[in-house]
Amino acid sequence: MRRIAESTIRRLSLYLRFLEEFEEEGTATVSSEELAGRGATTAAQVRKDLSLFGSFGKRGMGYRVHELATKLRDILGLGRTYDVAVIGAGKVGSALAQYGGFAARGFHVRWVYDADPAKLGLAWDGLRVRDVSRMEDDLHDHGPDIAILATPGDVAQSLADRLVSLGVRAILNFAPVQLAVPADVAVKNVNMAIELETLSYALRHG
Amino acid sequence: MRRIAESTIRRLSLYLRFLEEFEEEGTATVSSEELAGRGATTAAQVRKDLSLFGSFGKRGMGYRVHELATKLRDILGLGRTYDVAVIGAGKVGSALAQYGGFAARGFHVRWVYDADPAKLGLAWDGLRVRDVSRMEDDLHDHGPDIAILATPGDVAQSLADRLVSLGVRAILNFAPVQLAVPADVAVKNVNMAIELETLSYALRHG
DNA sequence: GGATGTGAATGTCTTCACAGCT
DNA sequence: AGCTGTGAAGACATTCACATCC
Repeated sequence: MRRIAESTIRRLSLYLRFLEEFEEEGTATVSSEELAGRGATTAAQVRKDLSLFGSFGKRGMGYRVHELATKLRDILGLGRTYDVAVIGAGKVGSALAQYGGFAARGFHVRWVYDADPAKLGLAWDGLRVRDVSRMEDDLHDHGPDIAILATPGDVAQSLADRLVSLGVRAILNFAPVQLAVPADVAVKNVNMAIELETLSYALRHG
Repeated sequence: MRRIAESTIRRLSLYLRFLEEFEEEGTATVSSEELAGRGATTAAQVRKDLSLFGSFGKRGMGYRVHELATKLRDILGLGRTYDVAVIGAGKVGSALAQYGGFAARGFHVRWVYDADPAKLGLAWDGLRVRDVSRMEDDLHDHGPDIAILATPGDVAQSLADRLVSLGVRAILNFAPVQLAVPADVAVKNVNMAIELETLSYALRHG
């Protein structure tokens, strides 16, 4: 299949959320128009996005809500669960580790690591903070599918290297550094400073 | 000035971070090549991005690090400070309110609000959690420049409406809903579920 | 000589508009 | 008649390549 733009994937993820809302409301079918109206896009965009993966609708009818949601979950790789490790038990790490919303979508935080002795053994919802120096021992057999890096910038690259060695192929990076990883490893950067600065730019101009 | 793409603004924000690193290292000038190398882009992209705002370099020399950093801060609207209110003192809200990195870049969290009586009065770094029902009274005179919405989805829209009424024109939205706001209000959505789902898509395909 | 600044070319994404199916 | 699916057009973003200036 042709390479799909990330913006498309992000919209699919949104559409899925809207479909789940429609499902709760008991709506059986939606048009591209209705789906677009709930989000911030156009009917043509919705149809084009979906058409990249197949023909899921019926002309004159629209899309069956439950069926399309199932298709989208499949496309997005949500037909399975993912084991997640959170590296760094600071404010961001602990907020993420405790956030229940992930598990609801199949992302299960199984491990939390930190280097600070004061943090080791702390337990959130039964999840103990483990010593990051033991990471290789712990994860040698069965490691996470996805790692969330929530550490200071100066140690992020070396931790990323270790995670990649352990077979991790997807990293959600909160550290404010550009990670260097092999081409087959996916990295998503989340950087609050950038988000705030797009807002300050908008306030100044716009 | 012509409308600038958001992707450009995000890169400028990155360049600024890299320039600050170069500054700490004592580097006086950088080429577009060096700046691109630190991030994940090309020299031509760096030059094009900067050229949208002016001519900041010297041919044969490159860019003076400190001077360019100053220009970028000006472009991004970082030549001033911003008063920030965090709405929602749950895990995300408290992590954000306590995060020191914002203040370093001029974003000062001055208020934290919540509706849960159990949370009121909690103090983080001298910042007391206030009753959201008092928000209008508190902020009537002098409100925040930027609001960070970190509440459950079902109350986010009504809070956004109240914030807009108070004059807020920039919202960083962590609630998993698409906010409807007037055209002159900037909204940036941050949604961890979407980030994780782009990773699960990458794991499945790519 | 060396690196910028920038039109032109290329590539990518979005919107349009309508044929085609239900 | 209604709404999808999709080529074609248009808008936008990135890359190229080189004249220009320090």
